[in-house]
Amino acid sequence: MASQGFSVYVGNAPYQTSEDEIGSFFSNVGHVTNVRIVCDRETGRPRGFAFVEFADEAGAQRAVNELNGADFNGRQLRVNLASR
DNA sequence: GATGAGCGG
Repeated sequence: MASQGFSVYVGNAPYQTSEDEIGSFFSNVGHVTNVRIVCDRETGRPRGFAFVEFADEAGAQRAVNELNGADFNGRQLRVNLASR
């Protein structure tokens, strides 16, 4: 089961991080097609996590295997397969 | 001018 797409959940990221920074960081393990930082719709504040979309599933899983727990801007990055 | 949950429209 688990028909998860090529989206990867990125958590524990610094609030001052931009999509370009994340895209460049995840582009090292695969081809990033889109990067989306999740913000609260009601308050407009960043929730502290983002989503990275890959062109291939291999890149997504590679990101989880390589960038999960990696040090990003002084914070340990959390990478996992997205549920959506 | 400020936050820490963790899955977005």
